[in-house]
Order: sequence, then structure tokens, then C-alpha cells
Amino acid sequence: MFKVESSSAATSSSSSGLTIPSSNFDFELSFCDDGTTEDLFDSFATSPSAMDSTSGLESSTDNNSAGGVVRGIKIEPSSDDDQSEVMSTEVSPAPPPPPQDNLVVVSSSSIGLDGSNPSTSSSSNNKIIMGGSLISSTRQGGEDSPKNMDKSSGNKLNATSSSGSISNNNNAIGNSVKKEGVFADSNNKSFHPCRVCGDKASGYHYGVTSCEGCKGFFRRSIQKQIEYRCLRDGKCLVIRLNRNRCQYCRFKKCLAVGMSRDSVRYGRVPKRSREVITSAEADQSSFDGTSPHSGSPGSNSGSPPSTTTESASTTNGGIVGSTVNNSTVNNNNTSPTSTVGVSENNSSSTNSGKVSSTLSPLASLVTQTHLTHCIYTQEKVRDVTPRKLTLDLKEHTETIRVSLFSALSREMLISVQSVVEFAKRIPGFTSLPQDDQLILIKTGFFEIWAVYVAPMTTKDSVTLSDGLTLNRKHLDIVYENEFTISLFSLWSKISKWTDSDLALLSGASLLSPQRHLLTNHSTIVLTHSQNQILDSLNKSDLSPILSDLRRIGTAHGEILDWFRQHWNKLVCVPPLFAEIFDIPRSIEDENMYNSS
Amino acid sequence: MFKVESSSAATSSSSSGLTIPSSNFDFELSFCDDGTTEDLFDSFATSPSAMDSTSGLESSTDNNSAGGVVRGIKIEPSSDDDQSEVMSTEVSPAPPPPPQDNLVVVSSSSIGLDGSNPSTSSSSNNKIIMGGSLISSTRQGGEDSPKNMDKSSGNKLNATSSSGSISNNNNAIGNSVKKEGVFADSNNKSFHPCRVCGDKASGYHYGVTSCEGCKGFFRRSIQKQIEYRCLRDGKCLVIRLNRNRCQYCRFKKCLAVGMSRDSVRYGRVPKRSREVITSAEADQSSFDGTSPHSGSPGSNSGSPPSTTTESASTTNGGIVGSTVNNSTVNNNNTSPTSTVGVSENNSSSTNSGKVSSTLSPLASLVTQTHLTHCIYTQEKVRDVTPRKLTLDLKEHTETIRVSLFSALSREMLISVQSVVEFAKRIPGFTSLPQDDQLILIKTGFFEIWAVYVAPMTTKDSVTLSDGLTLNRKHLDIVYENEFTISLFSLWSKISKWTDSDLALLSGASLLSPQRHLLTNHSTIVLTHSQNQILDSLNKSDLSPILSDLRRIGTAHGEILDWFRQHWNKLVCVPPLFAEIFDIPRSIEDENMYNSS
DNA sequence: AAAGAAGGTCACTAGGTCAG
DNA sequence: CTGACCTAGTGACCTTCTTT
Ligand SMILES: [Zn+2]
Ligand SMILES: [Zn+2]
Ligand SMILES: [Zn+2]
Ligand SMILES: [Zn+2]
Repeated sequence: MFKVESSSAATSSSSSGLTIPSSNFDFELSFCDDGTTEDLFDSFATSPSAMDSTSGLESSTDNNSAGGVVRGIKIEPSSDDDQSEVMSTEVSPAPPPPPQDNLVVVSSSSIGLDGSNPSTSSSSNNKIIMGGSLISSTRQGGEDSPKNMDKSSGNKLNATSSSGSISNNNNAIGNSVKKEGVFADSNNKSFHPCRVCGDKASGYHYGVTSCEGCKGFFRRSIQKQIEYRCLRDGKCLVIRLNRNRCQYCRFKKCLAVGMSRDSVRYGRVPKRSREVITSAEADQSSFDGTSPHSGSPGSNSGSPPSTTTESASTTNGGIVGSTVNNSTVNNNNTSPTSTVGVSENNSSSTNSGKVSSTLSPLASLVTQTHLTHCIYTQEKVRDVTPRKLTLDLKEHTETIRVSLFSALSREMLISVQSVVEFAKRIPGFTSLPQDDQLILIKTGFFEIWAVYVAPMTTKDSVTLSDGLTLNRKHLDIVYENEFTISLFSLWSKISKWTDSDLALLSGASLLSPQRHLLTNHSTIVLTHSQNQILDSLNKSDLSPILSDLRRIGTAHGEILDWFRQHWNKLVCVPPLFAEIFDIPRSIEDENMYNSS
Repeated sequence: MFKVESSSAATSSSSSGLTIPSSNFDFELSFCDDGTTEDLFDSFATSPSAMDSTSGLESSTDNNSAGGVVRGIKIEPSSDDDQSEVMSTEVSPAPPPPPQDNLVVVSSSSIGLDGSNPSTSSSSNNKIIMGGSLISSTRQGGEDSPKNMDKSSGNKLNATSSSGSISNNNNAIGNSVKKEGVFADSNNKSFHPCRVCGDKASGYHYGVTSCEGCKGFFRRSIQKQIEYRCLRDGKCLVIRLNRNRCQYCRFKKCLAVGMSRDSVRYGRVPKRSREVITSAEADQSSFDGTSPHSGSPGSNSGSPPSTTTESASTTNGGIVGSTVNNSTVNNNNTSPTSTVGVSENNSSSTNSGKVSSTLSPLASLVTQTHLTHCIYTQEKVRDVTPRKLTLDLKEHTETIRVSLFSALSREMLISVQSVVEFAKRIPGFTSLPQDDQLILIKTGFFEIWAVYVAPMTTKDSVTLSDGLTLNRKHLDIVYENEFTISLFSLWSKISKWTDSDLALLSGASLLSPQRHLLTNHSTIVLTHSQNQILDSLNKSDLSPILSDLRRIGTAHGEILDWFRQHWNKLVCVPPLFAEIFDIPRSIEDENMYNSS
């Protein structure tokens, strides 16, 4: 089973009490059949998030989305990176439960896929909620995310005054925040990654979308003409977590992505290009975690792609990214240097020897985005400690089934959020009509999750993000044996893949052109995009994997339908509460009566 | 499969040879009475870092009650303490279903509280306790007394700055800052304990609030990949007084609390999270009456009481009694304290005139453990952003009630785990029969939670860990008005207490001897333990608080019964928690604009 | 104006130092 | 080796200045 190899880190575990916010079983769901639906996934969380803005993802008119949620807190060290910022308060009241429909529905609004008004329209059916995850995302590094991209306009005079501490800030911030919150949709925070390190960008600095840290670093570097030296081989990976470990490589990366004194752009962003940014940005925003190969510091080689926006006419399909040069995802990193490397790095090289050729821009973006959003990347699951689940077989099978299904659903829910964030950054996705975007998410999330979670599987078990480990028998209870077999069969084929490859596979899955009801145009576009991704994924036996994956997704959809129909009968009490509070497990018989 | 890989920092560590001795299991939950168990919760790994999200800002609580702010929140790597190591994951198959019954079982064995403590008297440096106060001798390193405690107070102009421009316009700021130092600080020094050893922390190093010593030690450890070995069993207690006795265990503790190169946070601390100053401040504020004591802000350091139980073999003198031996301090009893004694330390010195005695070992342990496990400590909550809850009153009251109850229950559930972790480390608890342990947890969790969450309350609202803020009206819906009043009344009395004092109160609550059905022996032991804790908590008006707390706990139990009985009837209606919770208040329209 | 970026500020921390 | 200090950075905010 699982071995946790590194001792130390994992070690502490037991004692540590970390509580994961969600607790192990924390789901509570309840539903009724009466037609209503389900929000199965809802329950959790909740928190507001905020940010956002315009992300460009959509044309939005208004923002308040309804279902937004975001999470707020965390308690635990989980690692994730997301950066959300939050606060908001906003959000509109949600409409009543959606009518029937899918189990997981993603309401575009809440997700942020669209900007448009949210809930209302979609209302009809969908809803999912993303947001709350139990697992919260946390950020590492301790750093807090920068306030927001947008700085509030007004500024206050020094907040610094010490003492008042809280009070002062509040107002200033409060106001601004509030404002932000508004639009913010919950989960969507438009997150623009720093091209240099991947952290949250604060704007366009020296010609590049970058974070405060890299901006300041670059400024200092050029002002003081500092000369840096790399203690290793000049190929250090530059990502948020280790950007301060090698100035030489950081600066080189800055230059590589185009930072330059001449690239500065002052003043407000040209209005119309704004939109373009979205898509364009998506392309280029890619931060690729690879080490900077090009340009040596000192030389200004990398000229800023286009300094200014305008150009951008890139087509969605075609991505002309300038970034290309850097993208080599799978870094074969040469230097073993112990510490330095970031795990991702190592891992990839480790696992597979394959040297993938350079990826297409889209593929590169997919990979990068995956690393940022997937909750199962090596880096993020590093310290998850598996916990076996033991069930009492004497219990009603149905009850167990529901519990397990709920646990899995919750897990998937968590993933859905990252899938959405992921999707939002894929040009081939964002350029589609919203309805189609929803279709892709709704029909593809299981497949994507299955790919995401693959690294967490062994031949007979799968470990969820909170450590809960389910084996074949458990899955047999939830699904059918045949389904379980297919699933594990698939997992066995891809569980050793690198995060990069999994990223491509999940991306290809998301962009499946063969989903029902897509518009013809979308189908065409998707075909193109998917092929682009698949081309970068040169694995020999890909075809069977893809078909297996699709079959699994379809089967899961049917299973979902079953649960949808029988949910009410199955579930009445949130399993967890029952345990904790000694609430009688309702269910059938007895319970019908008692009520008074 | 799982790869737990540690990235650099952690990695090295692992390499450094920490082997994990054996696995211990932390605790298992068993649900059925029939003895079977299920281990749902087991170990969690610690993750390296966590961060938080959010920004918070002001607390918007419902009514803007004046008091408003709740603790800020931050997320942080929680950590656990040392000891456990663990790894294994296996578990035997167990049957039980969760249905009714007990919740938690703590196997004492698993807990590592036993002896291990190193200290024993022998070593050369120990400190001596004189009449209660203790003097520690021993310190290594450059022992100068630290120059200045807080950095915050004065700011220096630094001449050093390379950057040149020194003169700025901002002088204003400079002045203001300066002031801070004055009185205020003199008496108030917020004492932040090192998460590793309990000494005074000098900042946030490698992702953890830690002292200069531990920072330097950790740095050296990862720089040269030193391999350490424990001469004992790998469970040495790590506290200031003996932190240098076992490098292996010290390093292990460092990792356990989350130190990692990946968790480094540079730069200024985001304003919002500015802490509210610690306990010291809180204390101070409460000066009103009674509470003189303050003392121990931060408290912590744990002393190893050790033992309890058996183990104790360590010491030379035979120790017969379990916990007893340690009791020393507080009462001035001179006890021999075999173990290190520890008493501890740090805190006290400050100037407040009061001489609070040092905490008893048990009390000290309680506090330290609390800081580690409670999810609402200042440090952890620093960045939680309150979100108001808006309900649609048109909704069925019952539905809302169920939803709110569930939300609260979920919150408590999260806390239960930490309570358990907390309990596991309290000798007075672990030495009890398991049945009694269960009784204490089940009957006490609400009271404990109420104490835990106190800092998150204002006079009219309570903010949960995810930011969701409930006001009196909301609680009135769930409970009865009378109950709500009692609860807020209690909260108003203790919400400003320091984490240390809350730790003691919750510990005393956990160890209540008057729970029903406890064995006589347990009652006796608990009485002793509880008194020991209460003695350290010298607050004048403690008695009414204790009785209120007990009454509230009882009332909550009755409410639970009600829910238990009516649950089926209530819940079949999908509460749609999410629906409700994600709906924050209506919003303020004004902001709507800017969005795009 | 308003939006948005360069630069400046200065609260903070990794590391290096060197008595102890 | 340890750890109190010091130094070179770092980056969250803020101010000043540009451009739409
Ligand atoms: Zn950056
Ligand atoms: Zn380098
Ligand atoms: Zn320390
Ligand atoms: Zn040791």
C-alpha cells in the first residue's frame, strides 16, 4: 500500500493534530427526491472570496454571482496554493434549490465561467457549488496574498500608525474590499500569475505581468546593477516557493519573460485591449515553472513580447505565445543539487525518463495551470498521510454506500473547483460559448478527477486529499464492480505519470469534442485544441486510455443518475452527525414514524 | 501511489536520518460499543505550510457591534507536537458502523506522553526552582540577554540601507512609530512562544513562529545535511530548557511544527493579519479587576509532566504516583520534580507586577497543547474574514434551524478532533479508562468548543473558522433564546482572555470530575487534575464562569437530544446548507460598479 | 479624473558572525 | 555547537507620475 516514504515530514503526523477542516467524514448532505435537487455538493463551505474581477474571463456585466463561495479558512497546513483573497460579502441570495437536474451542476455564474449574470439564468438547474472546500486551500509560504490586484483607489494615509492597528486599516481596507467583493465572484478570482514565479501578479510591471516581489526584485536589480551568480548550474527553477534561493536564476527568468526597463507601460490600459487580454493573457500568462533557459542575464535578450497590449490579436485557437522558448515542461533537470530543486522538478524527471519535446504553447499552459490548480500534484499531496477506512459490514449496505458516495462526491467537489480554475485559463475553453463550457465541465469532471487523483492510487486503493484511503471493496460498494475494475485499470496505467502528463491528459479530457449537445463550432474548436494537447503527450498507448476514460465518465454519469433518483430514500441524515451526535440513523422504517 | 515527497527542505530532513521508530497510532475512534473500532481519523500529516488566504479586514459583524473585531485569523501551519511518528497505515478491518454511539476513544498507549522525557535530573544544567520561581541556568550560545525584545518598538533608521535615499518625506511616519515603544511596550510585551521550544520567538522563521535558537539550529541542520540520532527513544520533550539535549528530537520537532525552506515568508507581513497582539494585551485590557494574573501569556512550554502512567520509569526516584509528581509549582509545594521540571519559564518575567506563579506542569502542558491544537488561537485565526450570514426568513424556520444547527455542528466537529488531540496529550486524561475518556469528550465537547471559540465572539456574534458569522438571532433559531443569552453572557466574560487562560479553562472543562457515569477512581483523579489546572488560572470570578459553562453544556446536551429525536423529521428536507451559507447578506450595491 | 505603473518605504526574515 | 546580533535582501503598501 502506501508508503510514505519520507519519514520525517510525514512523520509527525499522527500526533499532529492537524485537523483538517473537514474532517474526515464530514459530509453532510441531504437531499430529497422530491424533485429537487441536489446540491449535493453544497454544503460545505463557504466562504467568500473575492477577488476578481474582471477577469477577463467573461464579459460580464454584473457580477454578483450568486453562489459564490469561497473558502476562507484553513486550518491546516494543507498545502495548496491558491490564493484567494476573500472577504467579500456579497453574493446574492440564492435561489431556492434548483430543480432537478444534475448532481453536479456547475452554474456558470458561480464558477465564474461567465460573467453574466449568474444565477438567474442558469437557475434552472444547476448548481454546484464550489467553494467550499473543506480542504481548504492554503497558501504556503506563509505569505499572504497581496491584497488584490486592484488596489483600491483611494489610499489612505498611512496605515502604519501603529497603535490603532486594527481600526485604521479597517476602514480603508474595508471599503476597498467591499468593493472588490462585490464583483468578486466567489471562486473566481481572476488569478493572474506572475510570469516569473507564478505567484499572484499585482499588475503589469516592466512589461510583464508580475508579482510585487518580482517587480521589486527586478527594480532593485537594474537600479543597483547587481551581478548575481548561480551557485549551481544556472537552471534553477523559479517558482514562488523558492524564488529567493537563486537571484541569478530569478533575474534570468525575469529577463526571459521579457522584463525590461523599456517595456514599461504607464497609464491606464487601453480600453479595448482589455478584452483581449483575457484570452491573450491566458496564453501568455502562462507562467511556466521551468527554469529560464534563454537569455542570460545581462543581455537583454528576451525582448518583451509585445510590450503593450495591443497586438494580441491572437486567436484563440492558435496561440502564438512568445513564451514558447521557455516551455520545456518536463524539465530534465540536471542538477541534482539536493535542496534546491523543487519537488516538482525532481519528480518529473524521476518518474519518467521521457524527455518530452517542447510542448506546444497550449500544452505548456495546460501543464502549468494544472500544477497550480490540481490538488493532487506531488507538491501538494506531499504530506498527506493515508488513513485506512474500516467499515462495519454489518451496517446496511445502502447506508455505507451513501456515505462513501458522499465522501467521494465531496472529494470531487473539491476538485471541481480546481477544474474550473483550470478550465478558465485554457484559451480553448474560455473561447467557447458558456453553455458549452458548462457541458464540458458537467460531463467531464469525473474523468478529469479520475486523472487528477491517479497519482494517489495504488493498484488497490485510492487516497483522497484528506488522507482517507478507499480500497476496491469500498469502491465496489459505491459503484459496480465492473466500474471499479475499469477505474483501477485506468489508474494503474496512469498513476505513475508525471504531473505534466496528467495535466495534458486531463486537459484533453476537458476539451473533449465529443460531448453531447455541443455546438458544431465548439466541436471543431475542441478537436483542434484537444489534438494540440494530445500531440504534446506522446505516449504510445494513449488511445485505449482515452477510450477507457470516456467510458468511465459515461458510466459514472449513469451512476450519478441512479443516486439522483434514489437519494432521498437513501439519505436522510448526514452520516457524520449521526455518529457524533448519536443521531439515529434514520433511514427507512423507523424513522418514518417518529416524528411526532 | 502516493508519493510523499518532500521537497527540498523537508527532504533533507528526512534524509537526515530521522527514522521513525515505531508507529504509534494516535487515536482511534470507535463507534460501536461493541468494541470495534474504526479508525477514521488517524494521522494526518502535517503539511509544510499553510497559508492562508484571505484578507480580512474588518470584521463586519452583524451589528456592528462595537467590539467588533474578532481575532484575526490566519492560517498557519498547525503543527503538532512532537512525538508521534507514525506511519503506518494499516488497520485492521473493522466492522463497526458508525451509528450510534461513542465517539472517541483514545488509546492511551498511543499517546506518547510517557516518559521519555529526557531531562531527568541529572544533567548538568538544570534549573533550579526556588520557591516557586525558577531560575534557569543553562543557556548556551551567546548568552547575552537579548538586546531588545521587541523589535517593533523602535524603528531604527537604518543607516545600513544601501539604497540610498534615506531622506524621505515620510518622516511623519517615523515619528509616530517611535512612540509605540514607550509605555506600552514596557509592560506589555507580547510574548510569542517558539513553536518548537517555547522560548520567546523572534519572528516567523521557515514558516514557523520560532526563536533565534531554533531558527539557527534549523538553518544549520538543513544547510549541512546533518544527521542526528536520538540516544533515547526519539520522544524527547523539546522545551527551552533542554532543547539542546537531543538534536534529533529538536529537529524532528522543527519539522513537525512545519519548518521548511518552502515555507519561508519574506518581506513585510500583510497588514491585515497584523496581529492583535497577543495575550499580553488581552490581559492587560482586562485589567479591571481581577485578573491580575496574567502572566503567562503565551505560555507554553510544555513541561512534561509526563507521564502519568506508567512510564515514568525514567526517573530515578521511583515515582509512584502518576501525575502527581510534577505538581510542584503551583502550590509551592516543593516537589521534587524529578523530571525536568520544568516549570517554566519564560513568561513570567515581565513586569507586570503580579507575580503570578509559574504554571504547574500540567497547566503548562495544557496551554502548550492548546496553542497547538485549538483552531481558534490568535495565530491561527489571524486572517479569518468574517462573513455575515443572511437568511431568507421566508424559508421554513425548521429548515433554517436545521441548517444552522448543522453548520454549528460541523464547526464543532472540526473542533472535536482538536479536542481529542488535545485530550490525548493531557496525562490526566489519558490515564483514565477509555470509557471515561469517551464520557468526557462526549459530554464536554460543547463546553470546550464554547471556550475555544470565545475569542471569535463579540457581544452579539460569533465567527466560525470559515468566517461565517452568526449573530444572536441566528443562534436563537437554533437554540432557545435563553440558551443563547447564557452563551453570549459567558462569551462576554471570557472572550478577551488570553489563549493561555482559555487553554486552562477548556482543559479544566474537559477534566470535569462531575460528569455522569464516571468511575469513582476517575472522579478522584479528575478532581485533582482539574484543581491543578484551575489553580494556575487565577481569575477571581472563576466560579460563576465554571458553573455557567457547565449549565450551558448540559443545556446543549438537551438540545442535542431534541435534535436527535426530531432529526429525521427535520432533515429530510434538504437543508441545502450551501445555499444558505453562501448567501451573505444582501450586499451593498454600491460597489457593484466597478467591476469591469 | 481614473486607472495603472514605477519607485520608494520600511516592516520583516534568511544567513552569516563570532563570543561563549 | 549554540544563539544574540547584524546585514543584505524581500515584498506589501504607498506615493508620485503617466496615459487614457
Ligand atoms: Zn513573481
Ligand atoms: Zn540558479
Ligand atoms: Zn525555539
Ligand atoms: Zn531524542
